[in-house]
Amino acid sequence: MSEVSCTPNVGRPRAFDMNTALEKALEVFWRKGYDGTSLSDLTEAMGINKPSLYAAFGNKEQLFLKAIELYESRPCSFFLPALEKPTAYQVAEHMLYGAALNMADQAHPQGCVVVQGALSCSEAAATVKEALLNRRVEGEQKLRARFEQAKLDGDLPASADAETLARYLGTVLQGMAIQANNGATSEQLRQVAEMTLQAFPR
Amino acid sequence: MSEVSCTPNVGRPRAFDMNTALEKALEVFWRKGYDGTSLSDLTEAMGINKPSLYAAFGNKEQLFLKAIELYESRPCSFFLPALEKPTAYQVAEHMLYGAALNMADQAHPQGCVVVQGALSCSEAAATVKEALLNRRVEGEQKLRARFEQAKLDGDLPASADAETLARYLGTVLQGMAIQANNGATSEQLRQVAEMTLQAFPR
DNA sequence: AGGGTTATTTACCGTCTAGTACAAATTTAT
DNA sequence: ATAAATTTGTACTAGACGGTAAATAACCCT
Repeated sequence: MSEVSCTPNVGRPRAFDMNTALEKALEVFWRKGYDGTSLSDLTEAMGINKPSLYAAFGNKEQLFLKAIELYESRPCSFFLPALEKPTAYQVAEHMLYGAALNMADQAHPQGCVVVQGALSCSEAAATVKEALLNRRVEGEQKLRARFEQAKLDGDLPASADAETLARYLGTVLQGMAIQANNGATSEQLRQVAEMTLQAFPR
Repeated sequence: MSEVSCTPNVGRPRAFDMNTALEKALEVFWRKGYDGTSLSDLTEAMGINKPSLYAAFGNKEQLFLKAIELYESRPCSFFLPALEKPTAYQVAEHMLYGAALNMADQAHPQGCVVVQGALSCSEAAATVKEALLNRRVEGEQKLRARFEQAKLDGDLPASADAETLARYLGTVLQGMAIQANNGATSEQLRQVAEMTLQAFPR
């Protein structure tokens, strides 16, 4: 049988932890964007040399994509948990308040790497730009599907437009990412969340 | 008396129009961001060589800042005109509908260069990043001042929170820039504008 | 102890980057 | 005509970029 472990038991063991190195890479990409991040930035932050980076993660592009995967699977991620709230209103509520808390959190760079990692960028970043764009669009599609379900469940009126509700919420969430970059605090974003919810049917 | 014209009447005349060249530069920066734009990208789009660019605009950073000035003074700019509408609600209305039309306009890159020109970027872009951040914050301050005035005018209730209203509007406007990058149409953004206005006191 | 395997280090590659020196070209003023 | 002023095109610089070759080091298994 073939062994599928990612840490083989032969050869010299890796001197660094891949996950913490990936966290460091994520932080740099988050702060500087894909184009603005150099390999020197990465190796310095990750505490490894270039050949180690390439052996472990492929290249800059693949490293970025893996960092984004990590980002979305982190325990402090709020998007997927919010989707599971029992009513559409509670989904919106948890998503907005979660974003308010998370995006201005000083424990990491402000905003959202999926929004600001490769928004306007060089041709060299085309692949990662598209990957991020897809994530944003898919997030909104998940919101929409959740609101369609809410209409079936009866906690949204049958007249509600799930697609527009999802896009409205997506717009505010993405706008909050910019606000956090502008220096807005969690409390200020919470107030925006509150206003946003006033337009939301309950 | 000293002549202050920018086109001196001695020496070889400039073979290109500075304003149209600046428009071309703006378009590239808008599409690729500051870090993602190379001097080759610029000279190619502007149809001039590097020494001409440096002689006319200083360097990459100064060229970017001049392109942003041009951007904000363009006739299709909607921000300042909307501020002059007679009531707070009409200000919000014109700003949101103007943004919906403008940001998804296929006649130029999608979104807003003030939002996406240098959001996450290298240290080399620190100056332009800060310049854009200041413009975003100042825009919101202008909105806030306009809403304070509206409270005095009586077209906003005295209980209204001008700062939060301005931040809410700013958040949606900046979110619309991301939405336009996501491929949202003007019609879809118009629907978001409509929802946004439902939370706005009138 | 030795062979196989993998990671690490150092040094390097070609290409692209922002920015410039310089000479030729084109204008106005005398 | 000629001098002064300015732009233009060509060619160049020094350094940073993403990425890699090759030798050495550290581990497991027999």
